[in-house]
Amino acid sequence: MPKWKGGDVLTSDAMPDVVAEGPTPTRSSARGRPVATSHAAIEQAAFRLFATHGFAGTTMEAIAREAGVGKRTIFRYYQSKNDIPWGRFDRTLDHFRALLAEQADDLPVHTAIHRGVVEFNRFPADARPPHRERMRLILTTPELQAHSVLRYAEWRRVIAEHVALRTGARPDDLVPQVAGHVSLAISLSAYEAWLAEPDADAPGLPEIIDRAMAGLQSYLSG
Amino acid sequence: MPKWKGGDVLTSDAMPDVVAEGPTPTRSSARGRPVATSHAAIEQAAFRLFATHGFAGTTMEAIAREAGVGKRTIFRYYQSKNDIPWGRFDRTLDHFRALLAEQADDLPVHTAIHRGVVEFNRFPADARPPHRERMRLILTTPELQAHSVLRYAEWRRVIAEHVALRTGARPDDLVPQVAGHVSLAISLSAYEAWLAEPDADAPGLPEIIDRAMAGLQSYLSG
DNA sequence: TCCATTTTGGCATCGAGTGCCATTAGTGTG
DNA sequence: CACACTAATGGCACTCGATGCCAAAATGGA
Repeated sequence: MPKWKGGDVLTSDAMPDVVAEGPTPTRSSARGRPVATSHAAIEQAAFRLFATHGFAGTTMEAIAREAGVGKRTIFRYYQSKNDIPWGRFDRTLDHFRALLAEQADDLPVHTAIHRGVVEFNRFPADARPPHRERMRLILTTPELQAHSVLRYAEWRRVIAEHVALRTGARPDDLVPQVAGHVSLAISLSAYEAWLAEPDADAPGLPEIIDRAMAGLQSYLSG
Repeated sequence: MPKWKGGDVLTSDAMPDVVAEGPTPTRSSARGRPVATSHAAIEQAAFRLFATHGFAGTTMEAIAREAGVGKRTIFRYYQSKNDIPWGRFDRTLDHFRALLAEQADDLPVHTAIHRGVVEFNRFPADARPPHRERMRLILTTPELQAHSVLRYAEWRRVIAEHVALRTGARPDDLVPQVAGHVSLAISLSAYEAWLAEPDADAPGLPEIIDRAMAGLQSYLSG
């Protein structure tokens, strides 16, 4: 689903982030004891271990050891073990909002949403492998599959708000909610099909999302 | 989503169940030590505590004490704490399958599915309050929301298989999967709207599911 | 150098979940 | 009726995720 802004396991920032939300250490000034690690470092350590021992087989203790910090510190960077594979997903919702906003006004709402979703899932070639690996982990590990609902809810909210804005409804009304849920349904179907493909290239995510949407249209037409 | 066959907190069987799956104690003959409790008794005890202390505030120890059995025994009836509010959902999937199968052959697939889903969610008046309470708990408790994905996946599978059968595709193909995901999307939107209503009566679940489907059609039409 | 500031990480604790196994309470048989 | 047979029970120990608490560490600035 997501296009991560930061937290990429391979390329991301090694510096602590300056955000004012969640358990992320906020660095308002340069005073005080300096941070000992970063989201990127923790994710790298974690993915290294996940690859060899699996998600369930990797303890938080082990991740802490691999990252060279205390277990307690890991929990200050990530609320839970399940949050680690998601990286810093929260940041990307702003990006998603922007993508939706920049779609042409004269498009039908569902088309604007669809295009926004497609763009949201367009990645440069070099970002594809780690993205794929991340999503594979999330979508095939039961604990993570379950946990991801909470993330999806935030993502759906972005859509519901956009639809509400464009149709004059409230975000909690039925149609905006349906739009959010159905967009997620399309995306998840597409991701599953994408991951089922043997070659990491084949049709890309954007194409598959288009197909999934076309599939829905044909399904609903009879 | 579900129409539970057994495990109803108010009306269900007080006898151990004869099923051959999961951690449910299988009673093949009448020999051996008799069971000390039942799914129904455990659920009743659990819901009593959930009502006063909330889900997170209720420990498995407490549920065991309330039910008059050992904690270890509770875990033989339910794989996890999260499974308790779901009752014996697995049983209802057979019922759902039957409902889909009995829809007229000449209906368009999406119509047959929709009708099956609607029927699946039609309850006699006296079953409504406990059902509503159960779903309220599941859909408003984060842990349970997350956990429910695993149940939904089984439910979606039933739809995907039916669509595959009727269209000559395989269950894992894109369109059947999309059908499953989208049906779930509709159902969840409907449930949320249903729970948001102050009165337990107002429009019933079947009506709201119809509206959600109509909402999707209008959304996709522009 | 001392202070304010901020992160760190150790420790204790809780609760979910699991493996192990002796105990219990029935049924069927001689 | 006593004795084996059978199957559920429940206690115990243990692992692991998660959280609260707090002293220690490490920096910039006065």
